[in-house]
Amino acid sequence: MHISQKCSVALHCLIFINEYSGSTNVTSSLLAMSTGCNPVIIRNILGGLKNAGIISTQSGVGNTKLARPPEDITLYDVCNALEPDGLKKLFGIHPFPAALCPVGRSIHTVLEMPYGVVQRDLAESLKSVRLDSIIEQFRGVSAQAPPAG
Amino acid sequence: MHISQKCSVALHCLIFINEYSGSTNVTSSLLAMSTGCNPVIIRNILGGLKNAGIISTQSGVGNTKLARPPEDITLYDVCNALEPDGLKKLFGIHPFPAALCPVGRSIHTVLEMPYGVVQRDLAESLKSVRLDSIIEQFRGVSAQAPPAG
DNA sequence: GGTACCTGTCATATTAAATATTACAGGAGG
DNA sequence: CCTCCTGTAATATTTAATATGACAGGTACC
Repeated sequence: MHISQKCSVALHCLIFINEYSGSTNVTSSLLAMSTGCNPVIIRNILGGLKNAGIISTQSGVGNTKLARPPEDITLYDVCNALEPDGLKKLFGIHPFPAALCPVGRSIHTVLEMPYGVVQRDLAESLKSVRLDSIIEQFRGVSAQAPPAG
Repeated sequence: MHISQKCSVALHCLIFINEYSGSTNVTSSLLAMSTGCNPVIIRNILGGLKNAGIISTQSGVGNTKLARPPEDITLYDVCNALEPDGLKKLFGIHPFPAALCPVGRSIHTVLEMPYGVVQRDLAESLKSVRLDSIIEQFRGVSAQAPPAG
């Protein structure tokens, strides 16, 4: 039971961009260092966020910024930017049930109902978490552990 | 974004057990054929369900049965039986953020809040789906596509 | 015009996780 | 004592996630 860590990296980047894009040229290699991920991974993630209208980047320059205020960015937006229709692929289903068995023949259809319920609930939950609250959280945690240690 | 297909296989098995344990000796190889999975995988899944008190099996015999009525078995119970604390590992987090960066230093702590919210909501959603409704669904689908069809 | 640094996107490792397979000890029952 | 079953371990194999190296093209600065 595991969702790729891209979502966490994306949130890390968004916090970083929000906090520092005013004072620094935020580039993919800077974010790569901060997250400990490969720059190519970062560029892919930023590409997804850019296509979704969450951030803006300037080709050849960097200058990455949020394209809209943090209160208009939800966890759902981020997940969807990284993997469109990702929720639909949430539950894996065994691909070769026996067609001769009544259960095997219908299992894929039967599971649409329960899994649909969970997918819709999960989407709602993701939509309820906004970036501004995560940033608030970050500032709170930062204040408790100041740079000078 | 993907959760292992064990959950789907487990539901398949539970439906099968509920429908046929009265008239047949339900064994792991029978379930393996029906699901198209390996018997060992089935035995592992059944083992988890048994430990969780969802089904009972008789060592050396088979005779697999539901240990409690379908309305007392939720999707949450099943997921938890297969992978205890699985929800806590739902979101992957990049393991090596830079300790020198304010964001990198605190990201793991910061993410506890948003991910906690989603984990709790997801748990509630999983608890809201009960096996009896899935069985009802199965019977409905089966009726539409009869064995002879 | 050249240099430096950036983005965006290939193609291709490498790593880690899920699933499958083989094997075998031990229970149950005819 | 033979057969079929469970439970579990050790080990492939497959598939997905992540990392890496490479390069074309944009921008800015000198």
